[in-house]
Amino acid sequence: MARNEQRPHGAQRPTDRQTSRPGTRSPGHRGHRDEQPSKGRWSRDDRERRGQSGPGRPTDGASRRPNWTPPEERNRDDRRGPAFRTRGSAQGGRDHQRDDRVHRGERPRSFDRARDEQHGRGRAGSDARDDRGGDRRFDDRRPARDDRGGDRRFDDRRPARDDRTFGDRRPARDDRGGERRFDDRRPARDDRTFGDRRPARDDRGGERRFDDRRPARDDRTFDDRRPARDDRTFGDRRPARDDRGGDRRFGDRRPARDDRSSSDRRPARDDRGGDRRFDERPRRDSTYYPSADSKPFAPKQDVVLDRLEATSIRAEDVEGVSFTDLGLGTGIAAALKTLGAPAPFPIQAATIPDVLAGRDVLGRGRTGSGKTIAFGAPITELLTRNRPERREIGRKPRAIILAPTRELAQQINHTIMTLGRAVGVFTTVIVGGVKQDRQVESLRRGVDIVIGTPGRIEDLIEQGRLNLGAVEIAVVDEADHMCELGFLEPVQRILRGTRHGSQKLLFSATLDSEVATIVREFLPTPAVHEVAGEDQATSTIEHQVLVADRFDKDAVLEQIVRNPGRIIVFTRTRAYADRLAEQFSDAGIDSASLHGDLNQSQRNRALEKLRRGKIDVLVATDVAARGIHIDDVALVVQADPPDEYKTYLHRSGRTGRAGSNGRVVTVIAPARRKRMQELLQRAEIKAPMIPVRPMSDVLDSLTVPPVSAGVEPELAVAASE
DNA sequence: AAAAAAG
Repeated sequence: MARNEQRPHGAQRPTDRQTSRPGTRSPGHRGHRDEQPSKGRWSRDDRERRGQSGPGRPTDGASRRPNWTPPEERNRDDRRGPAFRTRGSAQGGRDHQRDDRVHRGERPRSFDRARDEQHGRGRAGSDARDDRGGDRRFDDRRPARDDRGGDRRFDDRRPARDDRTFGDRRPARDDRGGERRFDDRRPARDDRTFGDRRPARDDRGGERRFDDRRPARDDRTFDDRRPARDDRTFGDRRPARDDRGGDRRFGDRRPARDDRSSSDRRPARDDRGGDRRFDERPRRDSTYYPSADSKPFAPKQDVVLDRLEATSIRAEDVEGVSFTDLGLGTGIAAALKTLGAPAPFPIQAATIPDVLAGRDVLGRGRTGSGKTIAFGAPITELLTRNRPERREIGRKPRAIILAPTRELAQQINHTIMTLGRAVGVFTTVIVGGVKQDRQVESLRRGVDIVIGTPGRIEDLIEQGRLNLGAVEIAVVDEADHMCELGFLEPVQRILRGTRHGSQKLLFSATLDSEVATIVREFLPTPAVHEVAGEDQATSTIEHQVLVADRFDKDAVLEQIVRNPGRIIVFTRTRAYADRLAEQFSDAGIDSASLHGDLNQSQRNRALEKLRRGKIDVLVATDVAARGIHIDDVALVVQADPPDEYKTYLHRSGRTGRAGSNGRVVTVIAPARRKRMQELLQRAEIKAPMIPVRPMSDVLDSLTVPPVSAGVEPELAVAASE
């Protein structure tokens, strides 16, 4: 009954085995993956199926492990029975250990150890904890936070935005627009505005082919987009568009904002509690923000920025294309296969050739669509070219990848390390929260790719232990987020430290003009790619909004997490995450919390427990909202609604990955309905609002229910609606 | 009011 056997999320198992046995090429090791071809999700069947059912594949590297099972197969064969028994006092889930269980249990440990050794990552043990736990909490954290809170948060934000809005915009437009963007856009837009748009959208995934295609494709980015936006913003948009006209790309922010201000901002603000902080902000010396009083600080209005125009690729365009066709070497192609990615996903097929060609690239592909490999594979390939015959000790890294959280950096490393190992390209993780010793040591030995978070990277640079002068390729993952306040400046400094003219790649599921500042400075003439047809119609995620009285909320949430299957609950605050996790545990539901108040080993442990099936419920803050891949998350619960539509999309994206089915429920108070509606519109998601109370039946069937033989899970899901 | 990211 082991639910685990049904969920091959033992992502690391293979790796573990390999690392513990040198000579992975020999039988029994990774090199022999062929023995488990069924694990790859790209069997012929899958491919055919995929052809018609939209995005049917895992995207992030982590999900493509050798023993990854196609979602379709899981659904068909596994998603019934014990794994889905209702969770409760029985604590399902950790009782049974199958054969593979054993491996699984061991796996993590050796995996970690191997990784630590190779990458200098702090051992998850007590050391790490000691450092951080102690100091940080007290000395560092508080102060740090206070500072930030005070100066940074306030001062920076406003100004930051203003700058952008102002100084940047204009110039930005002129510069950039100038060449490429501009030209393309104009024409594109005009045409599109009408005729193309509609059609483009409708068929987006579908038939789109006919005559429009050519034209459509080039401009499509736009076409699709525009319409989409209109719907979302409704009132505001139209006007906005007209004004903005042609050049909008980046520059449009102003107009956009203005328009929006009225409808979007207001509401947002009011709810938010508006002035709270306002009075506390003495630090702000100034009156720099005149309007501040009316709107103390809307940290971030949920503004919908323009999506960058891009060239769209369609799933059909990728049929029959192999990684080697795209320009990757056979070594990397083979490694990709072991990762469960025998053939490229659309976003990969779109960006890999351009990355290999040395172009700057902006890539947008929805959550779980394969972005990590989209940049990881080609940069690994590039590093095998023009390299010294010998790997020198202490050589400087030639590529760097920035991520917003430590966990994401580690996950990206896991994928790229696997690819790199196949061709002698070495990686290391440089993140905070752990001792720097091992990291420094690995740098001293010499690595080719550094993957990390901005803070520690800058720290080591300042210490003279990391030199980015030889970096030829820099990647910013979750780029739009990395361009937000607090991240932008460090990112800029780091990018400026790379070799002059280095290639830059920006990726995100929600890539929009928020990255304009970076693009202007670092990506003079980027190729912009996205995947066509990524709308709700082709999504495998179902959304619902549950409206509950605030006093019923905790009971409702508890009932929700009793549903079988793996569940991630998002909260707005760290304290609430802890409180809920505790409540669930007290109620007999094994769970853990994950947020920034925990030390790194606690964070790693919480994630690992979920990955290994030790727990089925993880209560996290937005630290886990972006990029983190966990196999088979049956349900994402938003205990607090997000403030931004992008956050909604990223949190939701923890489920339904690589074409698997997923569900998302957002619990809101009645007073929040309107705001929620608006947010959903911006996210272009339609979700029913369902009033609920404790004991409501609907709360008991939120994850895929046990399927009786012969009944397809999809049908069961539909029926349960 | 909050979250993340260095010590």
